[in-house]
Amino acid sequence: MQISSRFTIAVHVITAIDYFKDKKTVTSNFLAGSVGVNAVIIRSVMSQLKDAGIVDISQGKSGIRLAKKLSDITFYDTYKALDLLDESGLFHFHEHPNNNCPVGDNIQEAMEGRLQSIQDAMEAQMKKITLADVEAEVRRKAGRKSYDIPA
Amino acid sequence: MQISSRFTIAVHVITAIDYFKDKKTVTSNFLAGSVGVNAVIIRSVMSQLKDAGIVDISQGKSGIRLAKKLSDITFYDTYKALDLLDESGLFHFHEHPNNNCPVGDNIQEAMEGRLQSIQDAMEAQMKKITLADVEAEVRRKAGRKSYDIPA
DNA sequence: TATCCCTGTAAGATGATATATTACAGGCAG
DNA sequence: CTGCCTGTAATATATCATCTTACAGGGATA
Repeated sequence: MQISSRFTIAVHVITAIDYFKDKKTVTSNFLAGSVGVNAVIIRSVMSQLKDAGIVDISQGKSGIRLAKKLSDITFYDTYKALDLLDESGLFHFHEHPNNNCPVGDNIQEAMEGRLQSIQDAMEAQMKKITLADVEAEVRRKAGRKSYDIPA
Repeated sequence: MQISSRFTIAVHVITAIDYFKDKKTVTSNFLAGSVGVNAVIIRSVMSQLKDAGIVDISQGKSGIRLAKKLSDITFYDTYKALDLLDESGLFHFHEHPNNNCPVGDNIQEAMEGRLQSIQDAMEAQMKKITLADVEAEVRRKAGRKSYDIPA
């Protein structure tokens, strides 16, 4: 099991929107070309990012813009925007423990808080990382080469 | 996406092996009844726990025993034993970023260490929780009721 | 205002993965 | 030696992620 690539796609897209904001009109087709997935996937991700107040999208020819500064967007914001976890949390519990057994009847409650603490630890670390951190590293690395799609 | 129920099944099983060790012969069929899944799933999980040195299994009629003290088995040990993550890690990266784009060419490297730090945070918390913690809570809760399968 | 590009979204195909289930060979305890 | 138990293969099923095509509708620009 892995966290869906929609998450890394979203990080890529947000970074690219900022990276190209003064050079190109950023559309879902352009982003699809950079990310290497179908434009429909990009639009679906963008729609969730819009609902979360991370990007501004207008129809017509104006392109996509960020609704916040990169330094105000964390990995956690992005991951929450995509709604990758339902309310049942990070861990999938087996569904039919036997309530006539003292272990089966109590194991779920005994694990719940502990599993939540693991998820909390993961999310706390996600809150520490901003998209500005990522873009800074991309610019640093990209500066050493030249590309068909210039910055 | 969620972490496979094999993990919570494994925690349940380890707890039950200890809980019933002096009262019953613990077999995969007995455990399947407590967990509420097919005995083949239990055997498959047990096989991985055996390889990891967490349980001892002998064929014939002797039943399954723990190879370590509960207080020496952490959530992390259990999760690692099940091999739930391959070497590519917790996050699924989109597979075809465009290397002719300065963002696409560098985004993966720019994210890698940061994603790893999130996985590390999660695993660090998993190392803090032992199966003895879980069993103690199960015993505390189970003490207040009586069951068809007594302890 | 008209045009054209772009977004929003439905619908279906495909492939991967998790879980369930049956079946049976082989080993060990009693 | 016998019967219970484990180990494992093979298959079925369901769910989910991702890809792809198609098209309706909206707005920016001229």
